[in-house]
Amino acid sequence: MAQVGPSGKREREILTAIVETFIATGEPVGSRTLSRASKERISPATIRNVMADLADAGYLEQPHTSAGRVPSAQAYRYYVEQLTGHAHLSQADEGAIQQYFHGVGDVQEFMERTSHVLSLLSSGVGVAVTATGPRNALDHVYFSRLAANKVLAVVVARSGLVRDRVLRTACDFSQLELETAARYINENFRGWTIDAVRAEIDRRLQSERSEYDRLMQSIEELQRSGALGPEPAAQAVFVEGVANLVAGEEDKERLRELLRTLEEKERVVELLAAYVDARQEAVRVVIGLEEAVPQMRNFVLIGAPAHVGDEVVGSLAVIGPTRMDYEHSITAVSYIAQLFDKILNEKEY
Amino acid sequence: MAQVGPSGKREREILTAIVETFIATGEPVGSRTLSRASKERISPATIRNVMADLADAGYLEQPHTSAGRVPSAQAYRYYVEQLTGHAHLSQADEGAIQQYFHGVGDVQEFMERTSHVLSLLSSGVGVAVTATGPRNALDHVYFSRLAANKVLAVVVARSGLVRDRVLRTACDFSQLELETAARYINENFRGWTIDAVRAEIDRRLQSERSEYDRLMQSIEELQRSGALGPEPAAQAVFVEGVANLVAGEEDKERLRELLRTLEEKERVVELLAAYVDARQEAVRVVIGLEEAVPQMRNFVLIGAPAHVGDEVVGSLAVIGPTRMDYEHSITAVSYIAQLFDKILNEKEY
DNA sequence: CTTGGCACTCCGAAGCTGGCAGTGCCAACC
DNA sequence: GGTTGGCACTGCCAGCTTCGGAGTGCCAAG
Repeated sequence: MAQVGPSGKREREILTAIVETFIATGEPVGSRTLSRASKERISPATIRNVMADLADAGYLEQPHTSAGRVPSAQAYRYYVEQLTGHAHLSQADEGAIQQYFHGVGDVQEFMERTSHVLSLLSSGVGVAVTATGPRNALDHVYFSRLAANKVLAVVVARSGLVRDRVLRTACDFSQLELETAARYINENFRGWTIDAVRAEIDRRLQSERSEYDRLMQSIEELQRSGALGPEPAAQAVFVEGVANLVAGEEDKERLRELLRTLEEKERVVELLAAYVDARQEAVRVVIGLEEAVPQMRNFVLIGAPAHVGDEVVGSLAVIGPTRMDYEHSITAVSYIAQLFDKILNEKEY
Repeated sequence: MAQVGPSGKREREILTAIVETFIATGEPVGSRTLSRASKERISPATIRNVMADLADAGYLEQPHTSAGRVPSAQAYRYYVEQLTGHAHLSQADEGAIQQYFHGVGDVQEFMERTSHVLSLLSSGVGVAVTATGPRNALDHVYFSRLAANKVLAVVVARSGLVRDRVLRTACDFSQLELETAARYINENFRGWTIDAVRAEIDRRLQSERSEYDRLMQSIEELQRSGALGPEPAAQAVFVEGVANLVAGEEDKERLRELLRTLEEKERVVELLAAYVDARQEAVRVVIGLEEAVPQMRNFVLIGAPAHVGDEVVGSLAVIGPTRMDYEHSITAVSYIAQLFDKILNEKEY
């Protein structure tokens, strides 16, 4: 288990207060400020003693002698852990969000709005990505000939994710061949995961060569052209709210690096993949992203997977400065993650 | 015709020189600097006289007395007009671009890469949007039942544009009904513009009520749910390179507004719609975007429509600060606009 | 028309200063 | 021992002043 924070009760209270006022004001917090803010009158001197202990324990840092104290990453971790977790969004927020997602049936569209809403509710960027395909269950595919050696492939997953792409194929399929191939896949593999489909196609190609010959070969060719393969880089990635970052960053060069990184979709996908655990539902808070992405020193990720039924359709997150309203952002991420299932899961086949 | 610039030859030379050095250095340019830079030795005093005239004519502005001169919007307009237009990208650039688009057959993907490449080649953001549907010719549609009252509609345009969306329909169509409807549309309307299809459906619904009854009604319902309708807001919009703007903007609030605006896709679509003329091929340079979008004072749009065959598939643009390498950006936009047709137009039905 | 000269303007960088917020330590108090 | 007031010390920052440089406008001479 992660650390539990400082031992004494007063130490914990003061640490929490420091984190909160620093988040609110953005300036190093001094003993006097704290003393005045606290209900029970504690003198600045006492607080100074406690602060010295906290600094020794690694919870506080001072920009220089004779400035206030600033919470360290460790302090933020303690602070987040210590949050009740029972907070709820305000009625107004919940209503607004519900409103915003009203009538959306499309997973992609849902993702897009998710990133937007998150950027509005937090002081960071809202991020949403669709799940990497292979583990998703297939609903059906559709192929159609566009031109010579050009095929439109539409893959529909059980979860409702739709992905269309234009393939360039080595051989020039007729519309009829394509329909046959699609029918074969749909009749044989509905409900399989895409990975399994691929593997099975390979297997059948090996063993039943004689019988299916022509058909299987076209299917294999289609697959090789990428019919089933939204490879990682091709996932849909939605990032919104970069404007929020401008306020919090005074260093221009850093801001630029930051924006550049957020535009590289692969990086964003990686980040979410590394930190958001698809198998469990919980909201994950990661403080200190500099290990994964050096440009993101002093940044925080609050992420959760998005489920529809048992299928993982993607993940969503807020990425923002350490100085943000954690409680609000966490509840927002959590609430929207649950909305995915609530709104999109209407499978009544 | 637009203005032709100052009358005298020397005036024009000096104006051009001022614009160029200002673009290069970013600082108000003074008479001495110019004098030293010019090949024919002209004394600073002479230049000062000319500059005074140019200032009177509205080509130059001075931030304050005793600073150098800064080109006005009018000066930039003259400068752009005056560019030969015969410039070409370097071999290296052309090669790199070709490389970058290699193997792309998908219009959307092409658009996405376009925005990326433009952001790399210019000091502004690269923008690409797919064309508003109605005027595009239909290739075919595909409908498929996802769940109760939920239909997947895929619309493929002649140009290669593919658009999929999930519809929520009032009545619960069976797969068979959907296939029938799709077949009807494909057999009757292939090659029509989407607008025309809509109108014709309405007409037939009125007149041939007796015969087609059930079928036409389902088609009408599908259409009402948005089957054919990528309405303006739903266009695909790609904006990349916002990081480029950080360097050029020192005012934080303005930068923030700017980023916010660029994230509102409708605004971007509007902007391109207002300034890029789909009917002609030319690259359009608009200096001074503040009329359309107040936040974009001192910004410039360099845009062109993207054609595939006779179809307009969208438009692309660079949006950046007035202080940018016009020649390079213009040739880049122009070159990529032509690539659309070259790479995507392989219609051999 | 061009040029050198000259007085004038204004910005911005550099250096200085005082005040303020905050710390650490100590001695006293409960 | 925990708590408190006092006090000396530190370092930053904001405001002021100063000064030099870059640039202009105008004028008179070539």
